[in-house]
Amino acid sequence: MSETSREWPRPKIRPRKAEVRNDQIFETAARLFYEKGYAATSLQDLANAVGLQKGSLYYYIDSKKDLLFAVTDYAHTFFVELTQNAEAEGGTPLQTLERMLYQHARFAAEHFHVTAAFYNERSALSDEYQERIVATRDAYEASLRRLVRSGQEAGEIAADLDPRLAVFGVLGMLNWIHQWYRPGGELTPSEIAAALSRQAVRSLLPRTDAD
Amino acid sequence: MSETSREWPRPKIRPRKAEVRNDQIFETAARLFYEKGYAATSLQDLANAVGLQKGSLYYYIDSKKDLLFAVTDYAHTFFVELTQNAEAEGGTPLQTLERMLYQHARFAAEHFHVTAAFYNERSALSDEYQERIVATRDAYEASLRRLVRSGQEAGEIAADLDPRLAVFGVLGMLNWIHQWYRPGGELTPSEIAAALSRQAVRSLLPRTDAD
DNA sequence: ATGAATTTCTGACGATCGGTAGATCGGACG
DNA sequence: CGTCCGATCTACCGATCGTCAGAAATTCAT
Repeated sequence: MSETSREWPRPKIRPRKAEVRNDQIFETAARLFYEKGYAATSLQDLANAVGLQKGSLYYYIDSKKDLLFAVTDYAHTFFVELTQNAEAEGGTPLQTLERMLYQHARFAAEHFHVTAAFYNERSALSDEYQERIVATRDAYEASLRRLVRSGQEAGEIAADLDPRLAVFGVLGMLNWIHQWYRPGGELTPSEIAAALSRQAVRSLLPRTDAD
Repeated sequence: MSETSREWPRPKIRPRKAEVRNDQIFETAARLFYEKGYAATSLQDLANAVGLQKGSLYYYIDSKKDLLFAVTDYAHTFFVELTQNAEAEGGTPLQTLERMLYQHARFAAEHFHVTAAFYNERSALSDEYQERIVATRDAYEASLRRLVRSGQEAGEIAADLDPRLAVFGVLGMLNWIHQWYRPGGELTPSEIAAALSRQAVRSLLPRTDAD
């Protein structure tokens, strides 16, 4: 369905240091932040999980906050690029919309640890970074709303929908994935993304028969 | 649209003690848990917010955990009763479904502080209580899935939908409300609930024209 | 085998946390 | 006026937190 799906490099918490440990710490931190929340996850927990002493973590990280930043920024970067590539590839507004929602949903499933932290732990980040995240989120939502309005003008999308509410609705469908998705189930992230983005689009279509 | 909407009494953190302070502490705690998360909210924060000394809080509460329990249980009780009243009032499966989603959405908007804590801070609760919450959630989702299947058999709902995924989708639309709703906006919780439950139902309808 | 570089451990620090005990305040009531 | 009691404050405890400096261990090229 989409070939815009390359793999994202792990953010380097500290460049040039042991890559394996770096990745392990990043992924374990994301998982713990997801399971217990950022504030409730102690560096002792993280050290135990990766098999290091608490102090040894500081060879790889600068602070606990920077660790959350690394996790959060992984999702942040995704949404920045998704917004930038929004209008590419052409097609009708509805087709463009479904393409974006599909990519969004697939990322949300494949990286549900990161996505959960991105949405739940924003308040623990620095004020400046919070503002950047909010700006990115607003730009992303605005581009979705623009597509909804274009679709309404083209008659592809139900005219009686409030674009703001409708976008919140479809975003909720996708951003809820991390609450229930677990790898190893019957469906792959791609299949889930295809089904949910299709259902989301369905919620926007005009009714063809009487109500 | 629904007259099942009575007001819910504040849970008594400690009965017979000054009600005003009780309510104030409950609501402030819910707001702080929502804003900063349970673990990141110190009793000092709460004491400052209500204008008391930290130690004085223990005249009203038994522990910090019990405070989260009180907040969480407010939402938990709602879902228990919503599940129990699911099949009442009659109507087609789709009508019953929309009625439940409407009530769900309205609660999510009116009590978005509580709802956010209910979904985000589950891991901070005792294991036994977590199990009760999960059981309630599963029963609720099962009753929604049952309605979707009945609707599919009756031809009201698109037959090609996976009931599990479809229910997760509509629940996401509603449970995402606390991320964007703020009181004082243009729309009331009732209006938001009406629009979103309608959009959710739309996402389930069979397409009448070709695809 | 040697030495440098990388990785990990030890042990401590100041701060903050949830929680407790006892003193204090002020109004109600006899 | 004295007593009582609900409500609040003050002061403190032990535990845990994130962080750091420096030593120890390990790895690796030469």
